[in-house]
Order: sequence, then C-alpha cells, then structure tokens
Amino acid sequence: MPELPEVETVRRGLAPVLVGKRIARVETRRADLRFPFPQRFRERLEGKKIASLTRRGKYLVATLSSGESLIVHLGMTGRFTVFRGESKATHGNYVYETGLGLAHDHVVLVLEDGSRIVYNDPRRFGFMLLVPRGELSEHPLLRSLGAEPLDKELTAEVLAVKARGKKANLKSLLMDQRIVAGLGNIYASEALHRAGLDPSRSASVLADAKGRPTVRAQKLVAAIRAVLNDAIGAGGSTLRDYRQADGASGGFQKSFAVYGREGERCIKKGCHGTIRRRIDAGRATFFCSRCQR
DNA sequence: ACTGTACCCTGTAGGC
DNA sequence: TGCCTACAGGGTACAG
Repeated sequence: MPELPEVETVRRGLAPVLVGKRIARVETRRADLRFPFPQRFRERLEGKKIASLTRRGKYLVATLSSGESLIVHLGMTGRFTVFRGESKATHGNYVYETGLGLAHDHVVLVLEDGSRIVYNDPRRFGFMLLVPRGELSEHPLLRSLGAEPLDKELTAEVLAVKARGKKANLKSLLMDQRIVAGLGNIYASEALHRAGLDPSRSASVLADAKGRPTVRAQKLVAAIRAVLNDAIGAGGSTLRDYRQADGASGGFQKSFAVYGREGERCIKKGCHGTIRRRIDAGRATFFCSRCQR
C-alpha cells in the first residue's frame, strides 16, 4: 500500500501530534508484526520524548530522547490513526472505541496529553524496530537504500550509473529500493507513463556507452519527482487500506494515468492508445503501448 | 552477481 | 448463500 507519498503524508499528519511530546504508555496487542517487537519494546518507549519524525524511502524514523530511534515500515496495510482523547471517534468508515480497538489494532501509543496513536495492520507485513541513533545509517535496512527521489541526490547521472549494464527492465529498476528509495508498484508505473518509457525496456537505455545519462534518464528523473510531488499534494493514493493519520482517504487515485486503468483510453494529449496490463516480476504493470516506448 | 519465483498474512472481489 | 481462486500498496529468502 504505502509508497513514498503515502508514508510522507502519514509523517506530516503524525508530526504535529508526536514531535515534542512524551510517550506515557504503550500497548502491544500481540507479540509480533512481521518481526517480533524488540526486547522490552514498551519500556524503551515509555517516558521518552519524540524529538523528530523523519522519513527515508518508505521508512518512518522517530528519534527519541533516549538516544534510540523507532523505525517503522507500514508494509502493505499498515496504518496510523490519531485519536485526540475522545472516548469514541469516527473517521470515515473507521470507528475506534478506546480500550477495545478494532481487529488488527496491534500497537497503541498513548501520549502524555491523552492523544492515542493506533497502529493497525491486517496483513502484518509492517514492522517496528529500535536502533541506537548512531547506528541508524549503518542499519542493514537503511544502509542499502538508494537515492531519495525528492532530494538532490537523485539525478540522471546517478540513475545512469546504477542502470549501466543491468539486465533488469525499467520497471524493476524503479521498484528496486537500492536504486531509488520509495517508489512502489503504483508510482513506478505512473512515472514511466509520464516519461513516455516502456516498462519492459532494458534499464540500460538510461546510459550511453560511456555511462553518461541519456535524455530518457533525464525525463525519467523529472517524471519521478513530478508524480511523487503531485501524489503528496493529493494526500497519497487510497486503493483500499491506506488512510491519512486523521482517517481521511488520499486523493491521487483519481489522477492515475495508467494504474488500474486496463482497457481504458490513454489520457495523454494526442495519444488515443489503450492502457494494457502485464505481469512483470510478479507484479501488475500498467502502461500505454502507444505513447510509452 | 544477477534474476525470477515462492512466500509471509489477511481480506475482498469475482466466477461458478 | 457458499466455495474457490486470484489478487492486493511491501520485502526477503531462496534456487537457478
């Protein structure tokens, strides 16, 4: 579910509630998510202040006053919802009764101001880890992450260097978190459509014989940035599970050019192609066979 | 060193 | 209605 725009939207929703606040109490409703919770998980969070909430790729990183950082990945269906002290709150179709909780409410952070931050995750592909702050950048999960697409570090040059000599196709390249951090199945398809590139083309078209970036690489970097920024502006994309921290749906699914639009007309000006769906590396890929080359 | 497949888990949609 | 299959935003562990 959550790719970079969704994680960033959740971060922006949580930050005003969490940053500068102290965690009074932690409830865990089971022993594990994707991985077991860290040793003494609750004790290591309770009484600590949250100094900052940042994002790296699809990871959320909360820095604690104890010197440790809480790393969270939302997996496919992870969701944070904020409840500000009400005994009963309704957000869209999501109803939460304090103290009871819904199925799959796995973790509750109770802040000293009474706010409750509930982590819900039906499929449990998400996880939470605690890492000493100094070891954050060397942590195996974060260490190998590629360029942050909205920062300057993602350039056509970087993409060309990483794509050189690769057999993988463009879609797989964009999905590879070691190359670019934060793109998933939706935004890889959407970015390739914006760039006019066929997802099944070899990634090697991004570099010339000397390893210099091609025009295609420049177009692709611009398309990645644009689609991610547009999606963040719309509060992310809601297909089924994803919600913002206040329970609201995202809006970018209304602007998909290709994702989920199999059989429909291409919306690109002057192109009257039909959107196709294909399985690539086990994942559904959507594209226009006419304007994506 | 790379690549494709199976798998983790639950819910939902569609065909029969 | 119910049963069965396929599929879903994630990543990883393998086998080849």
